[in-house]
Amino acid sequence: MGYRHTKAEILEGALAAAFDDGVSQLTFGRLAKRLGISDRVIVYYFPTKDDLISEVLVGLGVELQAALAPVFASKAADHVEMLRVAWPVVARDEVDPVFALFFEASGLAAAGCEPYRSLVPRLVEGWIEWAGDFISGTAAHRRTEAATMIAVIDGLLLLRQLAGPEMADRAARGLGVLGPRRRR
Amino acid sequence: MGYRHTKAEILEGALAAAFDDGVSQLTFGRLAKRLGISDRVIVYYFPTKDDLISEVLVGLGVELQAALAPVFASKAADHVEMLRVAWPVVARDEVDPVFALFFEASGLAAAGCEPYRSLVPRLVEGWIEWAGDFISGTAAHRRTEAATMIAVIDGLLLLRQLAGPEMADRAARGLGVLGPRRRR
DNA sequence: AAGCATTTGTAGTGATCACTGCGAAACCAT
DNA sequence: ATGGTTTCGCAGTGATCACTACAAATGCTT
Repeated sequence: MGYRHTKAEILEGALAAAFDDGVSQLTFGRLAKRLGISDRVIVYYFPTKDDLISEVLVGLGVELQAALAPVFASKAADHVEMLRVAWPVVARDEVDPVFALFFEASGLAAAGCEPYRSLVPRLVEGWIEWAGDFISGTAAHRRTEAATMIAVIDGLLLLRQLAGPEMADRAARGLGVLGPRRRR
Repeated sequence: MGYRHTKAEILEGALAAAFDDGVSQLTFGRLAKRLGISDRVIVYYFPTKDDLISEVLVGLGVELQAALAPVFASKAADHVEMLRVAWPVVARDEVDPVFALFFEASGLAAAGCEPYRSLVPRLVEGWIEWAGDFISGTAAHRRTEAATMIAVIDGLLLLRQLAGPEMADRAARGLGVLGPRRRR
């Protein structure tokens, strides 16, 4: 019988636990109980809680970028064009939990709670840079348009979380993100 | 010497503590130490922690609506017109802490943490209804436009919290919220 | 198989969490 | 001033927090 617990396994379990209860409810004790192991094992791989949370959030972003990269394959002109292709991808029930965790982390960052305060702005900066690569134009233009797209997507997704998918879709249509008003 | 601690005083202290550390860091013990009283006094007025948090969030919204009502005095046609008047009011350093707390609560709500999960959607619904009263048109139109405005404002303010005011202003300009692109 | 680094369990650290029992102090009405 | 209600402090509840000391178990290398 080899070593039973790898870092990847524990991180996967931490992701699942975060989806269930939120990152802020992620504790060594709870995660250990969930995985049926001693919390000492978790601490061995993630010396501090900040390490655990950081890796959870970074892993979340990697997953999401992998899902979005295909639809961003061709260069867009501006944030409107990008929003039109991105919205159908992110506004789905299967994707919602990922953004729920991002909103949780973002809110805690805004409130000044560590480690989110130090971590999330760097992640967001990375997102802006990453999205800017799929936009054509000058560096400044790409950066601004990417940030604009992210702002609108975040706003719509937050509305989706708090007021439901129908309301979010209506707002998206009003912003010209969801295509022309279609008759039903 | 009369009773020294009123409910309003404690709530005010709770607000201040939340601004400093976030609602999620608000505890009976910390608030008591901050106010120099026994935590028993706080529990007397706010039997459970949920009560305390609820009142903090509700009070926050009342303050903000009072600040926004004057600029929304006249009926707007749609979310764009409303955004143009609202953005200069909310995108200020003095207002940021209020929204930081709302984002914190919203994120925790999205992550499924009580009492935020039960509380925040109701607050958001109230905001949509409240903002809709300043828009002309049919009930459905007002509701949709109000939700759209809130989504865009939230997205821009979240960007402001995480990427800084300059980036948020550039995004706002790109969305036509901050007036025509002005030469400098 | 021997030696050594890596991995894991048991048990426990002090701190803090939300919350309580109880009695005393402060206030009000009479 | 007396009785009753409201307000409040002291001390403590068990639970959980992040984290640690220590040693045994395990695996790799030789």
